[in-house]
Amino acid sequence: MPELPEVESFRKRIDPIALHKKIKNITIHDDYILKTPKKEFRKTLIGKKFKETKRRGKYLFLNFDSKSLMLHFAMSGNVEYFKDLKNEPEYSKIRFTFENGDYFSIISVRKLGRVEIVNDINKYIEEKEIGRDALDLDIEEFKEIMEKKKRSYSKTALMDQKALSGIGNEYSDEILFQAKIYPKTKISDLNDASIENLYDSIKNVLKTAIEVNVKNANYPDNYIMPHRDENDNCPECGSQIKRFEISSRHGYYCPKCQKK
DNA sequence: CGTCCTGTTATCGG
DNA sequence: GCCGATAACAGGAC
Repeated sequence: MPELPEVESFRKRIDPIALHKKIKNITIHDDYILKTPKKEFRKTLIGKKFKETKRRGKYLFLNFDSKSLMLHFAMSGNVEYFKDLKNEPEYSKIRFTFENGDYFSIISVRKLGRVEIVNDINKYIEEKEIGRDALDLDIEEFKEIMEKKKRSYSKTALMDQKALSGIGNEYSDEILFQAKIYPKTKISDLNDASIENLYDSIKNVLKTAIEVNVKNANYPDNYIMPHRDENDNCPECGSQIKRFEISSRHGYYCPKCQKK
């Protein structure tokens, strides 16, 4: 589930918990998602302090020394902080103990996800071809990126992590709903005004979603996300929501508000 | 029991 | 090379 807004809210939660505290111990319950060898992982991190967090798309980096701990949550990841070992969450895969006795766990319900030590963030981003962060690009950069994706469906272009990173299945539905674009409209069929409108929707939806996540609040009333169901209705016009398939993933849209 | 869902990656055909 | 479709991965929720 974690897309850019969730990962950003993880980051905001991690900052006051995990930064500037000496790592006393690391307990690895399950190393399936750990891509750095266990021994090396513990040896590299124990005794260190995280000094800052950085995010690019759905990737989160906790920097220490000149290196980073990279977390990718895939579909079921989370992070949690606790003071009493009895409160260690279910599916905690890797647990950090800080010198002050606080704990911090990386949680993954399924075995999808990725945790590893990265020597050079920029090199990693290049190797993995992680696109520009969806919240960290200006309109001109966005237009250039969309020009390269012009033969794609709008929804597919938004979800292409190599084009721009951070947007997944659910938020792409919301962004297209707010922009009033039919998801299978090709990017090349959007005029300049529509592209600019799409850009504004990306920013607005992601920023709103970050606030919603951080405050644990509800989405605005005019959002389609809580209505992603064929038996539900459009919050704007009341039409029945439609479900469709795209690259073996399901999306939802309003057939009246998002015309072909 | 089967189906669904999520993100990424690989593979195939156009 | 780009694009879309599909499957694989995993397992909880229903």
